[in-house]
Amino acid sequence: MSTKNVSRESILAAATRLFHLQGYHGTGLNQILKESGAPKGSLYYHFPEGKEQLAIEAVQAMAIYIENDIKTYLRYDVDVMTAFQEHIRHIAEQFNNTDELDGVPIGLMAAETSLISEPLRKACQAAFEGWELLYAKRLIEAGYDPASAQKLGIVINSMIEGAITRSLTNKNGEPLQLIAEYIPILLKK
Amino acid sequence: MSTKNVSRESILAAATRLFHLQGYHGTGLNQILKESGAPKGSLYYHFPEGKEQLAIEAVQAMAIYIENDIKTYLRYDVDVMTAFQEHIRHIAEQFNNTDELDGVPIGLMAAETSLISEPLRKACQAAFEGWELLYAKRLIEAGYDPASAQKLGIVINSMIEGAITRSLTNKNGEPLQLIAEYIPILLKK
DNA sequence: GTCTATAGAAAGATAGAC
DNA sequence: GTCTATCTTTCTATAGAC
Repeated sequence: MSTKNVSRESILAAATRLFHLQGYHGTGLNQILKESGAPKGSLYYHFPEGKEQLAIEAVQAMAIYIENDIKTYLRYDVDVMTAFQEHIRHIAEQFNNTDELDGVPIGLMAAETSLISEPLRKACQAAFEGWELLYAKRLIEAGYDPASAQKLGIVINSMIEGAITRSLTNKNGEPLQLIAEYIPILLKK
Repeated sequence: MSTKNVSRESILAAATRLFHLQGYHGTGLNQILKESGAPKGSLYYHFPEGKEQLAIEAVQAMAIYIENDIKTYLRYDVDVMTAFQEHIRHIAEQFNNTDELDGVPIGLMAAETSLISEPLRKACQAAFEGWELLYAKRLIEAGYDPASAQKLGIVINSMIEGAITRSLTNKNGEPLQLIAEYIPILLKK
């Protein structure tokens, strides 16, 4: 069981990194196997439904990774505006050392696959909604009414995903820094 | 010359539509040719540098299409907040009749290609900056100082691109409607 | 259970007839 | 200039040895 998990986990780790950087269609199974060091046969043993199953699990893995990041930054013992700003600036930092991109969220996968695979679309939707729920909870805790907090969660998540695309295109984190700068205006009661 | 243009334009029109809906890697040249009705030979006659050149021209065509849409909605004779809201709600409408998606901006292409093709990345960057310039100009005309207007242009563009991804995932335009709802808060002086 | 070899389809690109 | 036929590579997926 331990060897099985090592092989499976290494394939999933490589898939998670590559899918989110290069996209679903831009990443070949051969590349995932080469990076993970596993042979092709074991991919279809561990992921019998092939590429689609691997992508769904990669989205779920990325969802948990980002959820932990959100929980780290949105602690209840810091000011809510500062917390959101530091969360966003933490994402922005990745775009300055442009080679070591990692943990880029699922926007690319979501846009690519929403029209072609219902299971993948639902996995992306669940990831987005999970993050938005964490945002909303933190806002409610800070005194916003639940209806507004839910809306703001979706708005903030959309802003972040869009600014990531914009930062990728600019090859720097400035768009994300700008989003962080305007958080206080958006959250002003 | 007229026949040449007809063939070239029909290939470019199909490429523009398909690239922006399905992405760069998700769209094959065969599919573009099938939809345009042109044979494969003429693609490489009109676009000697192949798929990359076709994608660059498709991004530029989409940039102009969106620019005209922005100019239509951001007229100087309507209130600036209302103008931005109607511009965004016009995009949102497309996501309600989910089958006739058309004119979805370049976010997917930008995220897919920024790391693999410098010419394509620059084409996407130029498109984004063109739209942001129009946003900023309209804000300056409405009395915002130029520095704030430029920043807001980038923030608004990022919000729209992110909300499009989010709307694609939800299969409805609600995230875009929410962005429109929060425009007055963002633009409050 | 793990891995190699390969099938079968589709990708982008090109050569050359007309 | 326009089009057809084909090349090479790469893709996902599978069969079967061990």
